[in-house]
Amino acid sequence: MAEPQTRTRIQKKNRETILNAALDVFSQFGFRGSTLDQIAKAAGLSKPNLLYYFSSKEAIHVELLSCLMDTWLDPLRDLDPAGEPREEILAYVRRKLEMSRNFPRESRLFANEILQGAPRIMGAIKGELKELTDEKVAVIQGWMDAGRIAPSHPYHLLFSIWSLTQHYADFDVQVRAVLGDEGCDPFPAAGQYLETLFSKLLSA
Amino acid sequence: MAEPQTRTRIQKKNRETILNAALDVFSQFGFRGSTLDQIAKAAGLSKPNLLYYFSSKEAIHVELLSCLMDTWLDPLRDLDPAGEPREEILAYVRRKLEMSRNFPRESRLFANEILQGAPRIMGAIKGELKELTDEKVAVIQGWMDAGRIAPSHPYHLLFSIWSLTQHYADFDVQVRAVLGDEGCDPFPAAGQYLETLFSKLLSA
DNA sequence: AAAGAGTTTGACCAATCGGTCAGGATCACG
DNA sequence: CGTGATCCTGACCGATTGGTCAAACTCTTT
Repeated sequence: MAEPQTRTRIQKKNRETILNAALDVFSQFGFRGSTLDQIAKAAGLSKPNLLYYFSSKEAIHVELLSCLMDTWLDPLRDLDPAGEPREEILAYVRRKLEMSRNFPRESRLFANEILQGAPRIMGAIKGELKELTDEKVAVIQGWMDAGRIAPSHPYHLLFSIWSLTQHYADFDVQVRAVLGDEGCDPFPAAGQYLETLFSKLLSA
Repeated sequence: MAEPQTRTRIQKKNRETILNAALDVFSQFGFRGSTLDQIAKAAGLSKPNLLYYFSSKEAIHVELLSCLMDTWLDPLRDLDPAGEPREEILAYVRRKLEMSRNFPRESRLFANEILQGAPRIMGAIKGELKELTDEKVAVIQGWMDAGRIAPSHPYHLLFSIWSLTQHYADFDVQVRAVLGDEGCDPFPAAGQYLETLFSKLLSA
């Protein structure tokens, strides 16, 4: 978690290289399906060298997840209680979709972990994630009670935003296969569709 | 694929036992993260005995996937071009959500395979799945052109139905953790929310 | 009850797994 | 330049991996 240790130039570079390679591998095969040799090869380093920078395979995975959880929640943190409700929620959808486009590996890493029952991240789920969600749900519920947006189940509203946006990262292969060669980049159309969908939901 | 061979009573029973155990394991850990020993233990059989009924670990996985793809597409097949558009689509959403509730392991098996790039199922994705999707998209597009439901991107409409319904199977752990102990069963509220969401989307 | 097909298993295999270690290579710094 | 800290690697370890095989067991059929 908190390691304010002084790091050499080489340490910084190699730790980054390793984490980047590990993200490639873990996000595709999950924790148990990934091997240190795979990560080492992807990083262009020897296996013992990996273990010089990280104490174990699990340590790499944990480091990735704890880094991820922070930035993953940023778009929701930015939901402003003082803002215009409809636009705040639509902007949140846009930010989340942008995350899926720019950080698909992070999204898949998270999906893999949840699919496996979240053994290494359940603490953060029941902690940070739940607290932030509860807080923002209260805000949205307030907006609904005040009649500023149409009433619906605020928790499931957030679930649906997570689900729909992350789908374009996690199921990217399927989306592109179904759309065929025409739909080279599914994200513009996805953005329009989600805009329409949530726009209608939030209107009276 | 096609094995119309005659099967002994014992063969039928044991193949079923193995496939059921393998579904448990594969759906949680993915193909590479699962081991024959795990499956054997879950099935209550010895490892060599597994390989008496299936030629390899991959053969078990392929069998599961090909069986899955069939039933997985049934809800979409039942979408009736002659039916009332709005009700047809809402009924499809209900059927898919019911699938997530009743067959979460199958949903997770599928999600795991897609997350890994669909190496063993890409054929069915670009084949059966794409063909059926194209066909039903044409039906929905027809409904939209005729002004019977509000226009939106029909492909992304289907993607959103897949994403939202399967989310309650694939991310079940997260959903329950966020909802806390109160929300023992998230599905009733999910059903209501999705009904509202798509009802509004399809209305003018 | 005999026989043959069908079923099950313990012992085993080469390959790979996560991880260790001694020692050599390279670096920063006086 | 020298020297100590840092960095890197080949060889290796026990455990586990997917898979094989001959022998033994059980069931069905006559």
